[in-house]
Amino acid sequence: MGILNPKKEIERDALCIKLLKDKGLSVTAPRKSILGLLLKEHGPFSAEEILKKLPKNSCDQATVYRCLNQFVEVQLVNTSFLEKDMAHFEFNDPHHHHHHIICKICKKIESFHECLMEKIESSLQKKGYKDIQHRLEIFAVCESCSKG
Amino acid sequence: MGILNPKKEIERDALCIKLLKDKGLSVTAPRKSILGLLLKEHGPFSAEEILKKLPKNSCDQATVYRCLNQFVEVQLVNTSFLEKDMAHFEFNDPHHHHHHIICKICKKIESFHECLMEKIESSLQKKGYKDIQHRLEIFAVCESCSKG
DNA sequence: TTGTTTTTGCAACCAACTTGCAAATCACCA
DNA sequence: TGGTGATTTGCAAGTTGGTTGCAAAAACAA
Repeated sequence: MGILNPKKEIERDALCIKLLKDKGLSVTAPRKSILGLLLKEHGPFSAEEILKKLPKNSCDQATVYRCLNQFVEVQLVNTSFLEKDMAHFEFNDPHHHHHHIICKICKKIESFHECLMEKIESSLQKKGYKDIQHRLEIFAVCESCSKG
Repeated sequence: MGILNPKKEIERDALCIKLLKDKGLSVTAPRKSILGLLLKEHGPFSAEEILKKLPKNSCDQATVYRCLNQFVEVQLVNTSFLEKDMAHFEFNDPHHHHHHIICKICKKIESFHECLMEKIESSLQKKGYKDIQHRLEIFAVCESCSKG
C-alpha cells in the first residue's frame, strides 16, 4: 500500500498529522478524519460518500468540501470526474500511480496500474470489458502563466 | 481536418444531415445548428459557449443540453471535464484522436496528438508547460453488465 | 396532406458545491 | 500552561450547471 502501511489507528493518525504539517496545513479534527479515511479506504469516493462514512456529526458537509479542495491543492489528494456532476477523491499515493475504469452501466469503479493505452485496452478486453473509451486529460501551468 | 472538409455552409449542412441520419437521430433545426457549429469550430466548448455562439434565439438552453447529451450517447461528440463543474464538448472526429491540456491558471485549452504519456510530457515541457499532471479515465461496459 | 411520434421552449426544479459570518479551535509564545 | 491573534468550522442561505414536465410545434411515415 505504498507509503501508508499503518497497522493501527494510532499510526494512521500520526501519519495524517505528518502529511498535513508537511503540506503546511494546520491539524484539525475534520482534516484528520477526512484524510484518515482516505488513507484507510481506497476510494475513489465522492464527497457525499466521504461524509456518510465519517462518524455521525463529526464534520459538516461544507467542511468536507473545503478540506478536500485544500488537499487537492496541495496534491495530497487526486480528483477525478468519472461521473458527470460529481467529483471523486482519492489519496494521492506517489508510489502507486494508477488509473480508473468505470462501468458505463453499473458505475462500478476499478483501478489498474498499466499506463500505455494499447496495453491497457487489451488487458481490459481480456478481463471482459467491452465498448472501451478513454479520456486523458492533462493539467499544467502554461509558459505565459508561469512568467506572469 | 479528417472526415470533415466542407468548403461551404451547404456542404456542412449536408454533412450534418448525413451524420444525424446515420446515427438514427431525426434532423431538426437545433440539432443541425449545434452539430454544425461543432464541425465548423474546433472546441472543446462548454454548453454555455455553444449557446452563445449560436444565432440569437435559435435554440433554447435546455435543447442545447439535450442535443449534446444525445450526441455524446451516439458518440458523435466527446465530453471532457477539464474544469470542475462544467463539461466541454467537441466533435468526435475518429481520424483525429487527440487529447487536451488546460492551463491550471488561465484555463486556456490546447490540443495535441501524441499518445504516450512519457512522450507527451517531454514534448509539453519543451513547449514551456510546468507542473504537469494528467488524468486518464476509461469507460467501458464490464463483463457482468454486458451479460445482464 | 394527415395522423402519429418526436422534439422544442419555457419555466420550474434539482443537486453538487460554495460562501458569509459568528462561534469554536488551533498555533504560537510568554 | 494559559492567553491571544489567526485559522477553521458549522450553519444556513446562495449560486450554478444541468434536468424535467408539459403543452405547443415540428418531423416523419403513409
